[in-house]
Amino acid sequence: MDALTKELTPPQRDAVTHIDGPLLILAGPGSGKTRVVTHRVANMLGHGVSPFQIAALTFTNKAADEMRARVDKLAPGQPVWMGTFHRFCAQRLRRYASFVGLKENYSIYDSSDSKQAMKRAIAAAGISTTHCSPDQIASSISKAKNRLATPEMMEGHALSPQDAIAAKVYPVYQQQLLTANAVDFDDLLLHIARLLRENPEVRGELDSKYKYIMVDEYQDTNLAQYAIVRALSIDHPNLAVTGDPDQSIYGWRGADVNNILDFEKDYPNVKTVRLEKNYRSTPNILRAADELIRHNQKRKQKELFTDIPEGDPVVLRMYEDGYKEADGIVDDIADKIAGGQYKANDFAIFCRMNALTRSLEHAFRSRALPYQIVGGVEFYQRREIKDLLAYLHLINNPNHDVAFHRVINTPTRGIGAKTIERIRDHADHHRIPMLEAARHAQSIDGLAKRAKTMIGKFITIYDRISKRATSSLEDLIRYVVEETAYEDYVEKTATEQQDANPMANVDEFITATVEFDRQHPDDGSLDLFLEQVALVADTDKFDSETERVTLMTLHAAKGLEFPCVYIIGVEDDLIPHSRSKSTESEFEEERRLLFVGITRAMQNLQLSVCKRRAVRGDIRPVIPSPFLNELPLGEIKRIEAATSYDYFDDEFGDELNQDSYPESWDLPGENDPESGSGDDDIVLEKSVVTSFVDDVSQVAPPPPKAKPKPKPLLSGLKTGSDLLSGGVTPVTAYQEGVTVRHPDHGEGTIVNVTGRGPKRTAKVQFEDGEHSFRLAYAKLELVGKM
DNA sequence: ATGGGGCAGCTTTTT
DNA sequence: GCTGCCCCAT
Repeated sequence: MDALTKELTPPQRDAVTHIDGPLLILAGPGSGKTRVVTHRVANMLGHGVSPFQIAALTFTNKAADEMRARVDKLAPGQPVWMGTFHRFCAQRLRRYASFVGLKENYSIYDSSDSKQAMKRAIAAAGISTTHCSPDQIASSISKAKNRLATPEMMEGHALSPQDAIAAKVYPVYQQQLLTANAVDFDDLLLHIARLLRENPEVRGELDSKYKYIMVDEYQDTNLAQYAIVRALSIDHPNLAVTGDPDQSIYGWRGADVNNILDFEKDYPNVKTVRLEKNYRSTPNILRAADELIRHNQKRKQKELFTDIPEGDPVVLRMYEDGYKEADGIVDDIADKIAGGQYKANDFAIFCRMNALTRSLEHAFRSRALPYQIVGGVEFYQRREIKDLLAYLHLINNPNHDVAFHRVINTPTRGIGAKTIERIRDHADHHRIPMLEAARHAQSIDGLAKRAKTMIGKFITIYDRISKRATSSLEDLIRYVVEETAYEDYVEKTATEQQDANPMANVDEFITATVEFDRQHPDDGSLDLFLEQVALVADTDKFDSETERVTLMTLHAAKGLEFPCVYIIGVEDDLIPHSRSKSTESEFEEERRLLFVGITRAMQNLQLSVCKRRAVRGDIRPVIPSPFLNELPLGEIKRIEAATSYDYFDDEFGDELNQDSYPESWDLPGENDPESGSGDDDIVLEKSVVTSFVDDVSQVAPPPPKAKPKPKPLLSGLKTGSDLLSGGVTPVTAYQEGVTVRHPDHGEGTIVNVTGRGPKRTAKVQFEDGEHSFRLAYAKLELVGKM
């Protein structure tokens, strides 16, 4: 084993040679964590641990694949279990399905499936979505599941209004999943966690089957994952976890950093190893990361250091707008590649939101530079693929209601919304799957004769296809396409603009099934294929080999490294995201997110800010991220955008120049009474902003004295009241609960108000029902508050 | 019942 | 700027 450990540093060796008992590896970025983990597996195998007793759990398939590849180099062909938490649970659940009321051929609903199911459950529960969107309800339920809360548990508690509504939907949703013999992503964890808790025999069985458990990115575990790992490490507490509290970026979906912070309390006699030395980044980059992360209050102090010689300074660059930013970066990359020092796959561009990749994509295309977007529109989400997959799902699991719903009238066969609704009601009433209900179509009241015939036809087709369930996937899918005349349908209904050739997608899908058949000559069940498809994420498609530039979100970047990194949109409301800065802990998570991004860079790092950015359509001025002030600005190379009056005038016109000149270059708090309300902890300090302002003010008109109007669109807006009375009623007077009068409908109460600008719309409850009005045009007179 | 057009809402991040 | 929904005309 000397060969295995001799090239390791002392702390790395400590971790690698530790076999029995709990082990905590606190690994800073670039500290050789994967190397340690993989060597450790090899070392265990070398010391006689059976590969079947080891399970290594990750969060992404990408991480699991990487680990497998590297273990395989050290110890070829060993059947150590490596995969994601979700896959681990999915496989256990196949075996123990009956324990939680499922059958072994259960289906995994992907997020769009769950969304459909959620809507149906909301309707069935008789809940109005006026005050709470399906997405909000879904998120409440998801969080409850991550906390291992059952419907009953959720019911009894004091809850926020949103949670209270969700608590009513939760049991209905869950019942419908059970009827459909299906689970959502959260259920995979929840079912296993509960199974382990409620069934000591199963727990003991699995605990001794997997005597050695390893968890990667332990700082991202949620309560369900914690409980699972814990339950599997009671009789054999050989649990090794690795992680970095500073890289905890999944709090928003229930991850709890305390799991790693309290690990030493949870597991007595734990061996703790700290890997702090960085083998990845230049000192410049590391200092930037370090100074930034030091600003987090809730944090364990940690040193980041390296032997790597001093490199190029970190660059902080300002661009006019998102397009200039994209062009500038792509040009920069093209230059560096032309210089011969770098290849395209040495570069990565990170952003906070997927939406920001759009302008970049454009720039890459126009320059014919190869790129890949990790996590864009997913192949398996395309319509054709979802349709065919739905057939496969329904064949594999006839109870799969979401698939039934998708397939029953695809291709169109004269079964409309009303018919489907009747089938659904019948199914709900008898608590049976929809396909079964459809088989009883004859006895469903109110179904038109025609509808009954059409349903019968569908059932015939379905049964015929089903008979092929056990042939190869390729056969099956080709048979489905043929029997349903899917090609005719898809050609006929193709929307010209986006998909020129939808059948190409179908062909690609068939190719994927051929590959699956080839890889699974014996065990290639439909089940396995569908599970595989359900559990691959967009981010798994990252490919570091081919020469292209990588575009991805900061979240997706974790665990990777690139010689040259660009982080775009380091702006307020982006990092930190506008929806993640209301609490201190959200804010600190955003800081960690930027920390993760920075620490991906090996040699070159550029952060960029725009003066203005197009946010869903309209152009808005930008405030630089407060995090920029937390960087070692003295040693950072700042490049400002060159600006001219002409440019500004062209873009904004006079009104905007005076009225809403980018408030970004104002110091928040100075002449901006509303800023800081509610988030006092977030104060943008002067340094960065002033330096930018100084520069900008040489070329652009000075900032206005008055507070700029945040939404110029509203200023010229006539309200309904204006039209009637000539008085000036601000649109803001129209609020939920306000009573209004309409010439046709009489008096009514505003139920809710949505939208902005000219789209701003009020929904009003009158005696004769609900009506919606655009506030800009409606003849609504204010009567008063209720 | 179908398909198109228009409209509302929204977009953080992922298994 | 895109998607999913609703309503309308066929």
